[in-house]
Amino acid sequence: MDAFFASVELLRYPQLKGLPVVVGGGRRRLEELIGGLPPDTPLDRIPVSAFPRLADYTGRGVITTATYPARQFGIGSAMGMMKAAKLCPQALMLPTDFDEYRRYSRAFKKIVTDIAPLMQDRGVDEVYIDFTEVPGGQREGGRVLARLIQKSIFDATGLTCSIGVAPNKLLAKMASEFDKPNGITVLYAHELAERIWPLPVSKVNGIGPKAEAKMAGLGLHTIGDLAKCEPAWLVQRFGKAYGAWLHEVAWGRDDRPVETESEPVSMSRETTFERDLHAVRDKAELGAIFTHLCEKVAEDLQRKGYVGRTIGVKLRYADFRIATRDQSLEFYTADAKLIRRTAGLALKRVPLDRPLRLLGVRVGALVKAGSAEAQAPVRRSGSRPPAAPAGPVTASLF
DNA sequence: TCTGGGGTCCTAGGACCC
DNA sequence: TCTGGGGTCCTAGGACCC
Repeated sequence: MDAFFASVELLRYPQLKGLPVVVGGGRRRLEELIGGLPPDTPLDRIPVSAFPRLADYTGRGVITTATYPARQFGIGSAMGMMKAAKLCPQALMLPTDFDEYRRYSRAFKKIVTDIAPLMQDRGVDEVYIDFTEVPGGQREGGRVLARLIQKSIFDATGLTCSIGVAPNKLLAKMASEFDKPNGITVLYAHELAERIWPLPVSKVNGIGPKAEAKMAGLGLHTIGDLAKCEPAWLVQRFGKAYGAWLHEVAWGRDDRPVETESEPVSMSRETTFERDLHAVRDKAELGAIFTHLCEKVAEDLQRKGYVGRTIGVKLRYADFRIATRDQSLEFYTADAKLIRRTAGLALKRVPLDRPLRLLGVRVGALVKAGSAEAQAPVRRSGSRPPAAPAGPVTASLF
């Protein structure tokens, strides 16, 4: 989906069309940010001048989506709001409304599966679709079906998407970015050298900033550079699995099926504080946040019908380093109090003598609530977690 | 006043078991 | 002075993705 969050917002606020708009930032609702309007002003009649602007922003948020006009200024997703404000202070700013995006996400996915039932979820705004067995799915290399899906989504929601059709998921994902927004690209296997090899390695789904930097150090910049490398040479430098995978990817090979079902592995809640907190000085505030995170994750588990037996905490220090601690139970749970108590034990094992910026709680090793596994106690033969170290800083805190 | 939140998967070492 | 081999589980960190 093209600029998904922002596009959904523009459906509500069409008066913002064509303007630089960013979605992201704070916890506050838009109504709190817009002042001085009659209470029942229709959303599409709120004057543009009433919307908050990036220039007014103070906080630690990041951009989740920017409209194409905002991108002209160099703003992109994951960029800090304060940095974006310097690039385009006049950009209008809307808080993230996940519930609304989820509604549209469900709507567009329903349209897709009504047309092509083999669909894999790739998050709120992206899917893989298997055209193979869909009647007409091969016409014009898939372009006809892609057009039907694109038009059906637009007619029902007013949202645009970009579609890549290719022999496998790896290539389809890359092809989908060739023509944005609202484009369709059909990519054939024989076009690999011509259309894929010139691309930078970072365009491959699975090559991130670290791998890209390492490759740059080896003089590898494009996917074609990668394709020229001997598999053994790649394995030597990038490890057995990753090196072999890099070679496959560079040659456009990918045999992963479109997976229509998947079970969650973990559920978590985390929050970045408005200011850094200290475990001693801000103990009460931290404790309240900690308990709240445990309650939220327990709610999530219960609502979705899962129980888990590995409880984890995550800290981000002011210097952005991350520490995690896990603590496994001998039975499954979705109980807030038990999660809180167990997470508290995990928290005692992590250094708390430095300012904190984020706290998170995770429950992993999930199974369906009420399933056979969920009932039986788990026999553990692995290592026991180490006892909490006694110390003046850590021992007295939670 | 740089840098969110929710995920998955991989690696590597140590504990533990047979 | 010398101490296996194979397998699983657990934990911590990190890369990557949407």
